[in-house]
Order: sequence, then C-alpha cells, then structure tokens
Amino acid sequence: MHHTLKPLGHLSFHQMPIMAALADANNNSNSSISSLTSSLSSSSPSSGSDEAMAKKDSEKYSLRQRQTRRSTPAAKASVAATVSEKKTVPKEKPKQKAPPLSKYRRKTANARERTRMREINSAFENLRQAVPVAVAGPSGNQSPVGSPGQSGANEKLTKITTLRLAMKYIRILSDILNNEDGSLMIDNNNDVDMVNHNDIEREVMLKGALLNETIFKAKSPSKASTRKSSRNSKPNKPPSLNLVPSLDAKDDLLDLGMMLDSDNDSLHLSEPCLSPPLPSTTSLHKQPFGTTSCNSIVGGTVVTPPSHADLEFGLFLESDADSLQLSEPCLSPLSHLDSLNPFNDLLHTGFNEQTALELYL
DNA sequence: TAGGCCATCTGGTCCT
DNA sequence: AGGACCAGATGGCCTA
Repeated sequence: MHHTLKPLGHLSFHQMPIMAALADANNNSNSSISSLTSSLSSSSPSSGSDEAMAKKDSEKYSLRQRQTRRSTPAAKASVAATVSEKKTVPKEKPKQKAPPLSKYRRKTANARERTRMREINSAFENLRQAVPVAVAGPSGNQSPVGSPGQSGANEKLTKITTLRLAMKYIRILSDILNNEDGSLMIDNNNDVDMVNHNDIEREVMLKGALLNETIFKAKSPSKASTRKSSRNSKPNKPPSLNLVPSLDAKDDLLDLGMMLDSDNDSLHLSEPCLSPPLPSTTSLHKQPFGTTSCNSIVGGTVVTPPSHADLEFGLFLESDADSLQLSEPCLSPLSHLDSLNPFNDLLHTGFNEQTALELYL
C-alpha cells in the first residue's frame, strides 16, 4: 500500500484523544470489524499472497469476540463478584437462557431492524451517488457498473463494491491534494489509470491543479519574502506545545487572509469555488496549506493541528448524518470540518482508531 | 446449478 | 426494560 500512517493525522485531529481512548477501551473487541475491513481492502492489488488470502478466509468467517465488560463501577463490581464467586464456587450454574421475546416485542424488534436496515441502505444509496462511475473503471477490479445516472449501465453497485469504490475515490482525492508541487503525480499506478480514463476524475485533477495554483499565487514572492524575513528574525525553536496558537500560527493567519474571505459562517477563497473548508471559529485550524504545523497538548495528548492534509476530505465531500455527497458546484462546501469528515460519524460512534485507519486505507 | 447478493428474522449483547 | 447493534441462518432472486 502506498498509504502509510500519515493520513491518520487528518482523520484524528479532533478525535485523536477520543480514538485513542476508544482503542484502549475496545481493545481486542474489533475482530469482526477488522476482518470486514481486511476483506474490504482485499481489492488492493498489493494484497495477493496465498498466505494472506488464507488468513483472510479464516478471518472472514470468524465469530466476533466477546467484549469484555465496560469499566463502569457497576460492571467492575459485577466482575469482581464473578471472580470471587468463581473462587468460592467452582461449579458455576449454567446461565439461564433468556426467554424468547413475546410475539409483540418480536414484531416490534423486527420492524425496528427493518427500519435500521433501510437507513443503512439509504446511506449506501447516497454513497453510490457520490462515487463517480469512473472509479469503477476498466482497470478497477470492481464490477463494471457505474453510479446511477452516470452511465448507461442500469446495474446497481453492490454494498461491498460501493464501499471499496468510495475508499478508492477518497484515496484518489487525497493523492491529488497531497501533491503540493502541482505536478499532480499520483503514486498509485492503478489510480492513475483510472483517473486518466475518466472525465470526472480529470475534472477533479483539474480542480486540484487550480487549487495548487491558487495557493502558490497567494504566496506571492514579495509578500513571502517579507514574511520570510520576519520569520527569520525569530530564533529557531522546536514546535510549540501549547493550547493557544503560537506566533507562527498567527503569522500563518495572514497567509490565510490573503486567500480567504469570511462571512459569518465560513471562510472561502476570494477566488470562487476553491476554498478550503476551514472552520472560521477555530483559529488553531487557520493554517494555510503547506505550512509546517505545530503541536498542541490537549489533556496530556499531543495533538497535531491539521495541515492541508487534514482538509482533504472536506474539500470534495459533503456529509450529513447519513449521506456523503460531492459538493457542487464548488469544491468546498464551506462548512465545518467535523461535519465534512466522512469518518466523523464513525469516529464518534465507537469506531476505534484501528478501525478508522483500516477503513481509510 | 453454483455462487453472489440481498432482505428478513432471530437471539445475543451492550447501553441508556 | 427496552432500544440499538450485531452476526448467524434462511430463502428468494439473479447471473454465469
């Protein structure tokens, strides 16, 4: 895989402490999810060894592990009671099986389950709309069908294919945004092949180029040199570790000011349709692309403020509670980063760090 | 006909 | 207690 741990940083700026805590709390409890995600990532061309395949097969059908009880006081007490009980009473009684639900409750439970599944399917449908047809292009090993309305194919993407394509699409967009030199090189040959054969992806690449160009222009030589000299006057220091924005960060706000207009709700580029979706209220986030980031300590955890990579999801994708859509016509939806992060829901609902990472990779 | 995909039912587990 | 979530089981539909 070309994607290393680096992208995790922009997944977890807000959620890193939460994710770490979740990873800690959910330790050893995510086997089924990880087996799912490992099977999802099996579309990667680099995951082809027989050993790995065999392992995946064995994982695919593995049962989920029983979760250890949460560390609530009541749970702790019950665990302690169980332990002491085991010590004193070697023969434990077989646990009484819960009686089956009444007909009424079984019916209502089924109805709820159907509703839940419908919501999931609805979210999948939104995701299908968001994934352009080309990501499933000829070089992809997914089914050769496109998103509805974008091609003549009437076939619907399966759920698993939709997830894979979404991951691939995000990867493509991330690759584009990760290239700061404007060369738009994508380090995944397979993705390059897909992108080069599709209008939508070409458009994305073009927008990426415009974005890079805009950022480059914004840092005009004269201003850049003056700022550079002022920066050079400061003594070299290690990345600051505090909660308030450092002087460097404030300086960087000037950079941002060159590029951004602001209304009450959002920041946007003076040039239309190319604004990074920075939350206007969070000064820590107001760093221009390509600047070095300083770290902060939040609750004893070192948190890396977002570089441009932190913004890459938000640039192209718009997310609400259960949908993920391309923002149109502009690249940026101009709303808050949290709401734009397609993993936001995952990160706030019990996914641990490893799961989120595997999903992203 | 086998295999993939899906919807639904069901029981277990966790959480509020 | 009841709801949410999850995964196994099952059967229907479709395609190669």
